[in-house]
Amino acid sequence: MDSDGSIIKALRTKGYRATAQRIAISRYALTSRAHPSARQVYDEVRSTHPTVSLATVYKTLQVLREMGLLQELNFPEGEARFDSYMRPHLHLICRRCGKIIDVEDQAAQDLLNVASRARFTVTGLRVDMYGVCQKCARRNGS
Amino acid sequence: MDSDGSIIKALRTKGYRATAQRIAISRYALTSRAHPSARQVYDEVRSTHPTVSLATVYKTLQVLREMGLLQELNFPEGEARFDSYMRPHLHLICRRCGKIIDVEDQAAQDLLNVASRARFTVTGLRVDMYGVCQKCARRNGS
DNA sequence: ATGCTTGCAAATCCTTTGCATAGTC
DNA sequence: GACTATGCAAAGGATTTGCAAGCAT
Repeated sequence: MDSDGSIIKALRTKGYRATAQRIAISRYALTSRAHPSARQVYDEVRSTHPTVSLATVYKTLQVLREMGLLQELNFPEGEARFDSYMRPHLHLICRRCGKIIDVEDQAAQDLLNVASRARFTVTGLRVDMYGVCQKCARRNGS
Repeated sequence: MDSDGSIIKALRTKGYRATAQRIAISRYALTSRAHPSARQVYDEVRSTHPTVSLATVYKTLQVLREMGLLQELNFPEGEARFDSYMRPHLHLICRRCGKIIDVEDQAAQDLLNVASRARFTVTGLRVDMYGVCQKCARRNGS
């Protein structure tokens, strides 16, 4: 899902038109591992498509969400961030530097099993662990 | 942390004044298991304190958050919900009925161990599993 | 008495929407 | 050509803030 061809195909299959803006926005949003906000996607895409609007970015991100290609992460403060890594995984979110680290681990699968035992059909998973990353702990002590 | 006495003590210990509004808001927010929104807390508290304002509810919920007594849960749509169940646990969030079910399970602890192995110091945990609860699955088929 | 807290209204932030124009299929 | 998507500006919803008056300590 990272080449333009597959993006175009995915859009058309779902009945969406493959415009230049959507392709550029999707390319960045679906390949970035930085969990970008809508504005960060906007800033990035504007370097190649200077006329794109923030509204189009928001609309396209919603389209990608409906297509099941990314997840919107909301936080108590600031903008939502978008995560295109859709396999079950964990987030380590550093309160000092703000970085979101993805961790793939069996523990994520184990969560799905807990749900399944409770007769709950899972369609989406989000795991956030807040704290201090190793780098920040070293830098600032404690 | 559910009697008025302990709420008052907790507030004063942290340097906050124990006003009637704060006590009423805290009592409801810290004992409800319904993961209420700020407005729901407001509506509830107004039944006994008709003059309370929504702004005070928001301010008090932030105070409780700073005190580490509750967690703010943000979602892509609608208001934030507040969760005073602070031990590690999982949320099963039904996309049909909207209910948030708390599940205490070893799997939550296992997540903390994963973080610790990555030399990440965890101070907060949030696990959301979206899907369809048993009740809704029965009712609507699928 | 001091200064934190309240309630009101206005302001703010992020996101969505309406609509005329442009572009895709 | 029909119909969707874009870009702009304006609207929207949730939450926060400024401030005078009211309380807790």
